[in-house]
Amino acid sequence: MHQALRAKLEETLKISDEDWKTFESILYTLEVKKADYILKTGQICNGIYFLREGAVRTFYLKDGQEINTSFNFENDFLREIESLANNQPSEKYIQAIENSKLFYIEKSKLTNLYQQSIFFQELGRKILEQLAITEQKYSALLAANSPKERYLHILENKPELVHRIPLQHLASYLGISRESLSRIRKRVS
Amino acid sequence: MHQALRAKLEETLKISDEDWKTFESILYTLEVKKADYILKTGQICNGIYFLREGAVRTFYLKDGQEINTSFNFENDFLREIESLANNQPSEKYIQAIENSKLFYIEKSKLTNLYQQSIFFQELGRKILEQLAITEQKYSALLAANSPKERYLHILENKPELVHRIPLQHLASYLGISRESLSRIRKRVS
DNA sequence: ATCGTTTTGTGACTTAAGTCAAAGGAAGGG
DNA sequence: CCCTTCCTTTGACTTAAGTCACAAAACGAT
Repeated sequence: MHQALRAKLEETLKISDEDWKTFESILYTLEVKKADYILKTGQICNGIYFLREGAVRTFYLKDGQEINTSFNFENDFLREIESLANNQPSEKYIQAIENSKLFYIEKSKLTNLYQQSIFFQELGRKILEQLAITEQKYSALLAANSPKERYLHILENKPELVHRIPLQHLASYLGISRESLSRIRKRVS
Repeated sequence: MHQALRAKLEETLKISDEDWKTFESILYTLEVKKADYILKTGQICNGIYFLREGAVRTFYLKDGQEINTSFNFENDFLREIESLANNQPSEKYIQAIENSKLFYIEKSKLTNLYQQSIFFQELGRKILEQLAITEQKYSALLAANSPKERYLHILENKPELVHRIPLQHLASYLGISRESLSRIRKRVS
């Protein structure tokens, strides 16, 4: 039943049956409906999620405007890293864009794993490396490209975003106004 | 002599005298002159650096244009994370902006530390958490602000960038053309 | 100091994207 | 199936920033 998660972990590091059993034992399951919040501003993010099915977005408010900072789909890990790592209230919301099924891994249990075994430490470290790389690529996209180029880049490299994420949300993610993105999309097609 | 580095590590996690001795023993020292390269495109980043003195920039070429992705100063760690983590040729250059003194920590030695002790694993993980957070803040700056706002934000929050980094380099970091940043700066002052 | 190189500033012009406002369309609930 | 709500599109207008070309200033080495 949790095979997809195991496969995901093993993209990073081969896991023994024993470690896997330990890991499996700390998973909680939860389901949320479209538009439900998984995390809200002010809450402390107390664990990480693994998205089994569905899609979610992470956003914050700037002058009353929603700014989307990431989108996640099936088989993604997800967390509000700043809140989680620094134990501070989240400035961001995590909201389901589609009905979604998740695993939840509580921070204290994760910490236990880290204490118990160097394997989990290494796994955690490597997953964070990839997160940092992902974030770097995202900044590079924003810093070095025009709005139109950004859209084309996403269309080429992350078409799922274009197909599953409402235009208005994609717009703020790409640092473009709704209206402009709508026009760019039209011009391009 | 290495007190600044120890202090830096201890911002993250208290280190025992014994662990510190181990850590100290794997440090190499190097010095580079302004304009020297610490890493070039095509090379594999084979370790991490700790910048004791000076300033460096990380950039890549896009259509012959230099795009700066980060700046580092004394007491910063620095590495090309994508190359380091994935063992692939770097797409980026790391170049000294000022004469600089560094420690170099070779990847294989770092890996040894990780194998030996859960402490170093945890330290590594926490440093990566902060890297990911830094990268997120940088993307947020780019995605949700106008060029002028970006400049003002940096002026307010990272004035050292404005004072120590040539305008042309800062411009690409902020996703602005040289000329526009020059005019923004004039308007603002 | 002086020359050469690099960096920054200015001018003139173009244009893509932002803004505001309103209208169409799509989707979901009852 | 209708109605409401949400999302996307379009129009008209404004403007900040990009681009190109060149001048001025700062910097470094000899």
